[in-house]
Amino acid sequence: MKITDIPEAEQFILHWGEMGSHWGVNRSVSQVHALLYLSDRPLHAEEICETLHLARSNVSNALKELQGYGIVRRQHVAGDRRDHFVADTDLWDMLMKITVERKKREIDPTLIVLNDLAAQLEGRKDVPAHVRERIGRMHDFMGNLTGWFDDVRRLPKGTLVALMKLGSKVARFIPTRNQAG
Amino acid sequence: MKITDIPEAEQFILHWGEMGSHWGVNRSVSQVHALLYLSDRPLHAEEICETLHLARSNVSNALKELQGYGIVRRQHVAGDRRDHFVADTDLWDMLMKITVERKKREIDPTLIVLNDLAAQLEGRKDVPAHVRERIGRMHDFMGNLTGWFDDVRRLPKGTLVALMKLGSKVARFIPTRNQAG
DNA sequence: CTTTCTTTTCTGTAAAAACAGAAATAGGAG
DNA sequence: CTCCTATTTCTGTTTTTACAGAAAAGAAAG
Repeated sequence: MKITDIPEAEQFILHWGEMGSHWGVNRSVSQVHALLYLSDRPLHAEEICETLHLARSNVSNALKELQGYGIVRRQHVAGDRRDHFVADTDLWDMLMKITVERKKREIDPTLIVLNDLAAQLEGRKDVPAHVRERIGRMHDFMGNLTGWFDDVRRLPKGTLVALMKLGSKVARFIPTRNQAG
Repeated sequence: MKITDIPEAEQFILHWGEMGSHWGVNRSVSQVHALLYLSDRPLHAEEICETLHLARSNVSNALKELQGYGIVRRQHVAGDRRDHFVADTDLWDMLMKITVERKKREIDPTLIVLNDLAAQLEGRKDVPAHVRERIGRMHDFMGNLTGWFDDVRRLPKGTLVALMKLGSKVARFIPTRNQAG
């Protein structure tokens, strides 16, 4: 019995695929991910093909991508030569892995470019000051954000969850004037 | 003199366009945004076309999109009938507006779907427990995250910046065992 | 080593998205 | 109201991306 026989499960998978594509993730990749997330047992590639009506090659690439993100892993099933796959079910871990990987792929290269540009523009009288200033400001801003993220994400999961529960109340600990709450 | 005559500015704009497309934002849209971000004066559509070598229609749609995000606004220039446009230069504001808008477009609809699915699956004996449980868990997780975001983003900018500077040190205020840092 | 099964890579096709140019609409100025 | 200019919408083309099927490569079993 396929999991897509459950209409709600199928709808979940289809929606996940759509959502992925809005965030620059291949639809097949997100669908395979959703399927594995809903499955309580390891699935082999052929099974995924049949369930999602995708070509074998497509599934192969999707699985490679998901393993690249670290949110899907191969798992051996006794007495079966084929590779089987399972997904993270801890959503917090999953989000962290996706975020870290996307940062690595898309933010870090941008930081390098911005760094280079800022260096090239250093002290250049032939370039309008506001151009230098704005590129520099973007560089600083993204550097600060990612630095913050790299710092905070190393906190134990329990601490992060506790901080989330606190919400805007964390502001209480900021010793500043101009405080709203 | 066009801003793209400065090679560094042009590289910034081109890279911004590429980055956007990796995050599901039309390349032209991000390029127009980058150009306006670097400009110290309002630009009209025709000027943007010439600078970025884009068709007028394309620029028109890009500007509409950027105004939809709230990060670009029309600005009247005395003695000129044409619309002129400027972009936010405060990067924090900009990030917040983009995040809020993307949440509205892509996360909120997902929450609605997950909510519906969770409701439909309520007490359904014909659906495996783990399917119900995992869809429900995804729903809760995304609800918690977005709830946290909606809460925190209302804090004054200064407070948020102070919290960022604090980084993982905020964990000090969490009264839990198992604390690292 | 050979056979058989599994997975990956490659290549062409199909689908989707981006884009340009033309046509239509809107909106001031006279 | 009419003209003129600016803007948007519409339609067809181009480009990009996703995808399928075939061929190749890899890997365990005999």
